[in-house]
Formats: sequence, structure tokens, C-alpha cells
Amino acid sequence: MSLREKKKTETKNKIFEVSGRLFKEKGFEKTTVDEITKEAGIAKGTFFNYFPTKEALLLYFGEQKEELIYDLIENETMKGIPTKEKITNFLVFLAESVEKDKALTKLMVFEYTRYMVHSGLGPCEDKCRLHRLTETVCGLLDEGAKIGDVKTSLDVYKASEIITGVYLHSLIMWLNSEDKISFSNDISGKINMLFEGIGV
Amino acid sequence: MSLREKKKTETKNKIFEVSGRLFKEKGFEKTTVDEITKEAGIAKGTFFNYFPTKEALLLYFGEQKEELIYDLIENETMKGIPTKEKITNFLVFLAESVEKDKALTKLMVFEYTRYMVHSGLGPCEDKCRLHRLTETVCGLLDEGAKIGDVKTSLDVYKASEIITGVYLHSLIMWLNSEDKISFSNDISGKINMLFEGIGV
DNA sequence: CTATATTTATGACTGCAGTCACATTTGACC
DNA sequence: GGTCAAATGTGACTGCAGTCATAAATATAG
Repeated sequence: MSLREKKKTETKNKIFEVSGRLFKEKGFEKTTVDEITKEAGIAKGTFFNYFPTKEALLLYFGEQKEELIYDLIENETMKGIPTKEKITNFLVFLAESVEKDKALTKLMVFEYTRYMVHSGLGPCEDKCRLHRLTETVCGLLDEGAKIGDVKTSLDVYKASEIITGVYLHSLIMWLNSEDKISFSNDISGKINMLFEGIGV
Repeated sequence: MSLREKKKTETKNKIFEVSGRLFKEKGFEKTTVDEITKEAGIAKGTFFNYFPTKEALLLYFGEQKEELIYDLIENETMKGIPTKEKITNFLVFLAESVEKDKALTKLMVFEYTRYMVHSGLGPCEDKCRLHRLTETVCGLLDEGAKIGDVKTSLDVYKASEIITGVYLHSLIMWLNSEDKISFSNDISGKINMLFEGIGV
């Protein structure tokens, strides 16, 4: 790795580290780019060489976290249990990880929405986090279809989208609640109902 | 109505009208509050007497539209059809109304997210649009429970939340798609699956 | 009609995100 | 090491959302 690349990652990490601390101390809104750069010992313009906007930092936070989570999933003891449980475990795991920092999650969800809405991200491609979630669930359901854990006639992809939708809604409701709800409990109850169906 | 109240509504309508036009012409971002107020013939400060932020305008747009829709629902020919169809019709109707202006819908969804995330709206109360949707669906399912259209053991509220979640997810996917999907078709397919269930 | 209170309007001003023309550092090649 | 090109750093500057002290308009009371 060249000197240039070394300095680059160094600077990016410095920004990441300082801003993370400041956001925790005083919140996202009240932290200015000026402060971040001053504490990081760089000029204001430099910040924008690394992150196109202040909000882009939030996206970066989210990506970092997501990587950790999806990695962990692979290593879980998920072999040999019914598909319903597999999916429930997966989503509960996601939920629990998110439950740890509500304020940050709020900001990230918000920023993610902005990202989806504003020009960036042409069609719903790789970068789309919801899409990735759907794909993962889809994989689990596909396996389930082979073992006979789900209806053979099932449109697996559509079902995955439904599950993602339920996850998203629970997340938003939880973010917007006054902590009376447990996000992870809510999710697992709903997955159950999805497998049973609503109609008689 | 006093002179004061008359002038107030007049000014608010003027702002609403001018900003609507400008947003369509040049988009939300590129329209400045200065422009809006100049065209409306008022001072900049006045704008903020009516809307706390520029974005609050979007919320107002949404509210106006929503009123129209929910009113229409009441008057629909929804008597005597199965619960599944009632709910499908309702959501398809919502979807179709939203499909008419994708760009504006994007902005409104985005702004709604911001609204939920940033301080405003303590716990998820009346003002929460998703909550209102859930309540409406819940009403339909309750009726359905009486006629025996849904499982008697069903947790009706939870089911409504699931349906709302599916609606929201479809909406977002559609907003983020390159117009290959029909939002309203997508919804009706998923409601069907929800009634059938996923498991064997 | 005058005096006083309350509500609404005003626009110069502030603070901050984001830009840009220019300076500095790094890498590559001789 | 010297020379040039490309990448990165810099901070004064710009544009816009939002504020606030003050002015104007309207309501209320005597």
C-alpha cells in the first residue's frame, strides 16, 4: 500500500472516528462539519473529498454495521432447524442488533430513505439494503421449499418481499414508539402469522 | 370569519399554490423559499409563520391528498363483497392514486420519514399516516371476523400491521424501480398471499 | 374615535453545508 | 536528485434555510 493510500485511509478513519464520537456526544444535527474537521485536524474542504455530504457519513456507518451482521449470520448455528425458525432467528438477530442504538438507527433509516429518493441509486440494485434483505430471506425460503417447509406452489420471491415489508414496518413503528414495544418480539410474532395465513 | 382569518387562509393558499407550481417546474430542491415568497408577494419571514420549514410544505401536500382519498373510500361500493376484496380494493385505490405522480410521492414519503424521525410526533399518534392506514385496515378485518372471512383466532391488529407493512414496502420498491412494476398489481398479489399463508 | 393589546408581516442578519481556484504533497520516469 | 503529472489538501467564499427584533395591521375596550 502506497503512502498516498495509507494517508487516505488514515484520514477517512479519522473522520469516521471523530464524527462518531461527536454524534454520540451532541447528536447529528448539532455537530457541524467545521467541528469534525477541526477535531480531525484537517481542512473543511478535505471532508468533502471523502464524503459528498455530511449525511453520507450516516450511510457509511450503516454499511460498516451491516457487514458485521451479515457475516455473523453465516456462522450461526442455523443448520437443521425448520425454515420458519431460521427466518425468525435471522430477523430477530437483525432486530436485536438495531435495538442497541435507537437514535443512530433513526438517523440511518432516515438517511437511507433520502438516499433512495434522491437521484442516487438508479434502479433498485445491489446497494439497496432492503433488496439485500429480501435476497437473503429468499435464499432461506428456497431451501425451505426443497425440504417441504413451505407451500410448493409458493411464489418464493413475493413471499420474501412480504417478509421484508413486515420487517421494515415493524422497524419504523418501533423507531417511532416510546419504547413500549420490543421490536424483536414483534417481528417474531408476525413471521408466525405469515406462515399461518390470515384467511380461514 | 374575521378579516384576520380570511387573510391568513388567503396567504396560506397563496403559498401552497405558488410552491406547488414551482416544485413542478423546477423540482423541490431547486426551488428556494425566496422565490416562493417573491412570487407570492410576501416577505420571507412570513413563509415561516405558516410552515416551520420548507419541507413542511410537502407534509401539507400529503395531508391534502390524503383527505380526498379517505373520503372517497367511504363512498365506494364496498358493500357485500368478501373482506379480502375489500382490503385489496382499498389498497389498490390508494396505490393508484399515488401512482399518478411518482416524483411528488417520493418527496412526500421522504419528508414523512424525516417527520417521523426528527423529534416531531411524540409517540405514534393520530398524525402518523401509517397508523391511520393500519386502523382502517383493522376496521375492515374486524368486520371480516364477524362474517367469518378470516380466522377466528386471528390477532386482527397484528394482521393489519402486516398488511400496512406490505403496502409500505411495495410502495418503496415501486418508488425505487424503473417503472417496470405496477404498484397496484404488486399489492393485490401480495394481499392474496397473505390470506393464503406461506407455510404448508 | 382613541388607546392598548394581540396577532401577523418584514427583511437584514446568522449559521452552516457545500464549492472552487489555488497550494501542497506524492508518485513516476529519466 | 530533478521534472512533470496526478492526486489530495486548503480555506475564503457562496447560497440558502431559518431567526429575530421591530413595524404594521387588526381586534378589543372604554
